[in-house]
Amino acid sequence: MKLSTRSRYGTRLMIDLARHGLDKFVQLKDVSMRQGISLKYLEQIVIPLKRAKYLVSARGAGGGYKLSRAPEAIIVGEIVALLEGGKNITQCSTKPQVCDRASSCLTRSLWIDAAEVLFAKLNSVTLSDLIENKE
Amino acid sequence: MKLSTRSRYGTRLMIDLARHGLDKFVQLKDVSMRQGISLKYLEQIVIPLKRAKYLVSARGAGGGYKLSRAPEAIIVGEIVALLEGGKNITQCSTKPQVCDRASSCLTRSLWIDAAEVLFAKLNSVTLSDLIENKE
DNA sequence: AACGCTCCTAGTAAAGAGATAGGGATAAGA
DNA sequence: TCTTATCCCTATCTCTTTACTAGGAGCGTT
Repeated sequence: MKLSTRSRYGTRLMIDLARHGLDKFVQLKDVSMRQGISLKYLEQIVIPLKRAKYLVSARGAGGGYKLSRAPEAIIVGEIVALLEGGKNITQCSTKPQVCDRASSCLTRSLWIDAAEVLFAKLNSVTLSDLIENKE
Repeated sequence: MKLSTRSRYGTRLMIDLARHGLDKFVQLKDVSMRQGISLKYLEQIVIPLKRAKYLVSARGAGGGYKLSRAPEAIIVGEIVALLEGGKNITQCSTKPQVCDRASSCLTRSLWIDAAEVLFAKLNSVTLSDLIENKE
């Protein structure tokens, strides 16, 4: 039950852009150096974030990435859900068919509720909250 | 960020014992058949539960396992924490030394707080709550 | 035209998850 | 006392996922 590096690095990437690229495009190379995360790995993590429109890119020399909106308007829980691949902590939450006991399972709804409070917490925090260090 | 089968099967094992073995010892073989979990796998999962004194065993023919106390007194969150190996969702929560940025990390305390609300939820539920289907 | 950056597709090594396998210790019952 | 049923312990094994690394094509600025 551990958070993957993808969502942790992705959150740090977003914070980095919020701090250094509100007005201009920031190169992943610079994020890589500042955050100590390999450039090639960052390039992969950035793809879903771009597709989901959390950030915009510019190609070519002088290009890079920046947030698509204000840090106040970016919910950390959504970044995590995007990079973790969902808001559940068990497969059976959204796909009951993976377990033929799902319908009578006494534990399933607890796993669903637990995931809900977890993401409720993460959804209560924005990028700017993290930067200002107030959750 | 998925719960392992160990903690999910472990919780189902505990529920099974609560339902069938309040007064007598129940054989893992029977739990295995009822729950559809391999006997050999159950034997592994049961070890930490026994060591942590959540259940007691009897060896030899007619032996088996039963809960060490009433289902009302067994917190699901503790079972999960035991079988998941802790109450954190990141390594850096309890071992900041795994990341040399931990001291200045803007995200670390959020991962800690998120794990806390998650386990607060799991800790609010007992085995008997699950059986009576009221969380 | 050259350079710097994003973008796309593979590949790969290590770790962890999820078991399976074999056999020893112990105790009840015939 | 012998047999059988059960817990108990250690080892192994396969599969998937994670966490990267690698190479190069596309695009746009200078």
